[in-house]
Amino acid sequence: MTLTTAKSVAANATANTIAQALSRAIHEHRLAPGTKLGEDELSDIYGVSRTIVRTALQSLAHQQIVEIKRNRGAFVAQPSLAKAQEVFEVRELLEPRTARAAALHATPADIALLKDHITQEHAAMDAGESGRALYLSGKFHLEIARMAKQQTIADIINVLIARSSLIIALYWRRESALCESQAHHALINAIGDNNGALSEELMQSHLVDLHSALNLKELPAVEQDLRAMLLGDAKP
Amino acid sequence: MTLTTAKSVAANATANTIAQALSRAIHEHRLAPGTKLGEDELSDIYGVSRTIVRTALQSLAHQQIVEIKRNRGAFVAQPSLAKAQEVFEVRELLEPRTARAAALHATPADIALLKDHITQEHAAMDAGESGRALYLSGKFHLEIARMAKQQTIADIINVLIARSSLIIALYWRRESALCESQAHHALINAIGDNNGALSEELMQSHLVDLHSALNLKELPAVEQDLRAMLLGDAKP
DNA sequence: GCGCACAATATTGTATGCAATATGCGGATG
DNA sequence: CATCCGCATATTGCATACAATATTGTGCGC
Repeated sequence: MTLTTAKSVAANATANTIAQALSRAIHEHRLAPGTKLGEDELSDIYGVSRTIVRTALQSLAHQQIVEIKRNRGAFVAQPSLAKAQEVFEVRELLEPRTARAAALHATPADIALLKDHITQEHAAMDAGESGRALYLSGKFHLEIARMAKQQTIADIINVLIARSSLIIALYWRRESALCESQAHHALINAIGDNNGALSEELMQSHLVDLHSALNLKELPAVEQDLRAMLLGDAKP
Repeated sequence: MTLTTAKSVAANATANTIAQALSRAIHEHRLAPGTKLGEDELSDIYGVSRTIVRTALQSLAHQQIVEIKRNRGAFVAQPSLAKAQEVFEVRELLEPRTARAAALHATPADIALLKDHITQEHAAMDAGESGRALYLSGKFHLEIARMAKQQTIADIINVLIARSSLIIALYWRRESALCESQAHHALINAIGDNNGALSEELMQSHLVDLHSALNLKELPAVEQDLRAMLLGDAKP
């Protein structure tokens, strides 16, 4: 996987622009965990100096979706198994309550927005753009947090979603290829009915489903990243 | 309030060093909300280039304890009333469950550590170092999160504690000068007894107490910073 | 005396150059 | 032939110079 694109992009990119672009690329699994994000490479691509690129990378590092190793450079993060567990545990703690709050505050406009999200998600899926579908699926959760009028929680969930995308890239098991859009659909209905209790319950079970669709068996924690790399070739 | 110190500190400071130093100063209320953190000033103090200072400030900005205004500089953040509410609501959502988990994992060594924290806290209080006492009080909460073996939650709580310190600086009402160490003491006992349910309950009520000790009445949000500055001189 | 425009100053934003460090290759050596 | 050491190269870390922008002070006109 390489970062080099055919044409260099407009030079008006700011640090946030770049961070968002990278974040989205990671969300959509166009950048795999472990991919090196070279400063020169990125500054060439976006037509800015390394200074800007560095602040963008630092921003992503704070969200723990990029890991910066001193004198080595920046890499797309590879959350350990333990971190993966933790991320979903926190989400299971935060998001159900947030869904409840969202149900109480939801306006018809909000519901329309969520339905539009679902539509786009389906469209992306049908078009075979599974990365984009995953991205939209994350945005769906974020939108609910935003509706709950809890910016602080929304911020936290935002980074947890980003990390979840990495976790899915690393630990998703193909066997359980169940599409999750039914769950989202049911959630919309509950929120649209201002049914807080049901929304909370649905969100909870939705997250548990997701969590259990991950391949989180015990692996030796030491050098797990290396092992993860090797396991791919070891099966056949 | 000025940042200038008599002697410049050793030049071996790294970005993390500076970020931690500033974070702690904010924790301990030596740096008031709204204080400007000039890049040149800081680079003089710590004997490094502005580059290092900038990454430190960006790090703090990501934790929202510093606000960077474009072309204006970095300032110690001034959480709005709404944000203050939100921060404590999230803490009330996260920390009780975390205290429960901590109670299950707690070892005698952990308990000893917590008791030591309390001792230091009392000592600081008796010495009139209320800032340091507040800092230690925050560390106490963080230590519990660490004991729960949930690094992800601990990270989140860590920044929420930092923000809480700012909120206390802005919205604490003197009337309710109740010292909170009793609450901490009771918590230690519950955790030491591995009593998860009680720990959760105590943490919950402790946070509610804190929350209600804040002066969160409606204030004109516009130019609230300036108002806060002026109110200090208006009393006598 | 008051208000406004403009200039001077100070501070941040960005780019770039040099230094430090890790990596990979090639030759020497056992 | 394998291994180890040292050098060449590439990349990041840090500092500084220059550009852009906000703020403040001054003077002019009214």
